[in-house]
Amino acid sequence: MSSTEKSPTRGRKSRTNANRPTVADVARAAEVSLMTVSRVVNHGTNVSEETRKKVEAAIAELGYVPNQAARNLAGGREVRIALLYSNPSSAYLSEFLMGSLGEASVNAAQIIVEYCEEGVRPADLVGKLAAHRANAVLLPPPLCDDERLLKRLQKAGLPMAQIATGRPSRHAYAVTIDDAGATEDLVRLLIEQGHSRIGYISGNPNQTVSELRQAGYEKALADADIAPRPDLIVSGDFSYRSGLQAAERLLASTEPPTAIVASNDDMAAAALAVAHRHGLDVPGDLSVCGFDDTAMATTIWPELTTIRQPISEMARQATAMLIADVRESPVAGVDARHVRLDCELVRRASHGPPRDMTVSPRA
Amino acid sequence: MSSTEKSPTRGRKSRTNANRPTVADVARAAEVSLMTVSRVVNHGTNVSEETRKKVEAAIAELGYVPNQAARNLAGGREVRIALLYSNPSSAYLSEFLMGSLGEASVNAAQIIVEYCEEGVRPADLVGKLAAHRANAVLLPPPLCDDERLLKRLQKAGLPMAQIATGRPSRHAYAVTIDDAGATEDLVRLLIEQGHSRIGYISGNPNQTVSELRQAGYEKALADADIAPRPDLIVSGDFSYRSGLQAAERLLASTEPPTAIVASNDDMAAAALAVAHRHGLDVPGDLSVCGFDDTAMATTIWPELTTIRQPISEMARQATAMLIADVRESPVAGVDARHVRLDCELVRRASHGPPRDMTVSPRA
DNA sequence: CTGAAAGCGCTTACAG
DNA sequence: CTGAAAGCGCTTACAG
Repeated sequence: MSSTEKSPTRGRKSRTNANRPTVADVARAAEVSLMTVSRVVNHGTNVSEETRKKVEAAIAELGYVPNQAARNLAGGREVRIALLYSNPSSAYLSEFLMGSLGEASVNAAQIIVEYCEEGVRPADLVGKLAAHRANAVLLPPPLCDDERLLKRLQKAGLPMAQIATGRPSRHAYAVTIDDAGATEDLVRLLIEQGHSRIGYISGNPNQTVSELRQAGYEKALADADIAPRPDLIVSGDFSYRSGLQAAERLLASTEPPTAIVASNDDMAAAALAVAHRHGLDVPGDLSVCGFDDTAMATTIWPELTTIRQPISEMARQATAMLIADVRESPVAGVDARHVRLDCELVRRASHGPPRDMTVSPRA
Repeated sequence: MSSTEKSPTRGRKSRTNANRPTVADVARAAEVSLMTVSRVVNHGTNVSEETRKKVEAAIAELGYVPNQAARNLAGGREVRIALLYSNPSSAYLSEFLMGSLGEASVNAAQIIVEYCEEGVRPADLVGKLAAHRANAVLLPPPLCDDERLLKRLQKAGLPMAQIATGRPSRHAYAVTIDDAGATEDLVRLLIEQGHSRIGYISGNPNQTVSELRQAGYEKALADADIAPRPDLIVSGDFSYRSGLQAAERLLASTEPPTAIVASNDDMAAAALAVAHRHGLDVPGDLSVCGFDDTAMATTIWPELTTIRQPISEMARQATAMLIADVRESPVAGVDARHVRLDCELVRRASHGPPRDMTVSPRA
């Protein structure tokens, strides 16, 4: 079960890096100095339009890609991004990591993954960040909404990025989606299918998106002239367990809902479990919808109708923004500090018209 | 919602890298040349014992850590590890990524995350790997057990590492746990609590650990002189959905089990859902146990008694092995190609003595 | 607006 | 067993 033999075959490269083109190659092709190539690749300042064109053409032709290791060495601009997280929903986290770490890897930036207790003292945290020599901070939810933390980080002079916040800070980068609009679309779909008693399970109030999603739900009802029923809105905290309790309350109502919209997939999965426990058929007796489209949405049965949030892409863009900030090199085509990405309504098997409706009244 | 202002404050480093010690500092302190320091840090060959001691002391005193970017540049030994995955259980994947990417980041190695269809043609895959200039391959389950793939990769001369395989290849690195022993422990716990009708949901036969875990189950029964009942062993494929069907069959038995051991957490969660649908109390009427201790184990209710598999650490070690192989620098303290890590039985709330037992017969 | 020089921290041949 | 030199690919002052 153990030996010390080496790999059978191995293809070693020569000392020079394969034959990837270098600045020198580009400089030769464009008939300029190394310096000028470097300027075009970086700030792009103090270069005549004509020269820039020549250099860019050479770069494109040779397929030149800067060697990040060399840049780091020469420039001393090491990027060390702390990824702070708490309450890791693993499905969320894995998508997040794929995006963030992928981008970091390509740019030879380091990501330092740091677990951050709910009640961490910001001072302690800043100390830790210093120990890791972090020079930027990535804040996924719910930390993206922690005002105290944001303030403290800002005071420490660290560039930071909020992902999926409902309240972007003026002092931070932010990548968001339209949480209200997406929820509104989802609820409207249900209404169009004939539902009018639509229950809602809200999210953790410590995340600003919770408010936005609920506002979307309320707006869709209002637009359809459906009077809101307070007993159909119950609070959850994004956890499966809270979804269990919330769904029980909803179904215990004297006039129970024909559809439940949960503000994330975990709680929707819980609602599904409760429905089954009550002997209800989904979607025949009850429609159930979620939000996020994490892996859980297709793990359970029936598969969840939900909103696809591009978590990985959000993380990727936030990471790119921080890298650009630390390196002081603008990201091509992006000069906004706050970016909003599109999301999509994914129709799967957990929704349908209510039983007492044969035909949808409008569709 | 968009502006171009820059971060308010920012702490830039001077051109030289903070004041991290360099080889030159170590050389000065140890009164040797740079060359000698480099030799000690790397192969450690051709250095007198006395000199080595001096250098090592200097390294320890200064807290010297090699600058990977510089090493890569000078040595041209870029490590590019392809992480091939299929059927991503996101809970598994996120833990895996944390371990693997963390290790890669520290060592300035690149991880290229590549989704790999079940029926991918190995030739196509090898082509893709070449395009990415990958020089090592990480194989989490189920790909770690794909013989064709392993053969093809070996022929391509790429060092590879299997994670959580039941059948380590002589041509690969491997990091495993004792799947059979762990399952045996779990089943023995149930037997000690008084269970004798213990159902089992097996895993996907395309993973070699499925066999091992089932063997552990059978061994525990045999050791306790409990005759195996074929109707209590049903096959699953590690998916939630397969767990749903398997649990239904188990509970439909004329003499249903008082406990169900599922060979992973997803299927255990499904068994729990089915139990609830049947109006059974867990663990009062039925004990349910899983395997892996992914996030799902504590997401659901009651929390799952399961085996904690150190996925992140397994991924970390496998990654370290590949990096060492590509750099031809042995990992300190590890010269085995196959490593087996410990795992742990985590007792939570989903198991207990069967209802007809007041006191455990042996505990 | 453009470039020649020095240097980032390390390793690889090459000598002794 | 040990070391002086050259160079990896890039950027930063410094001159023009």
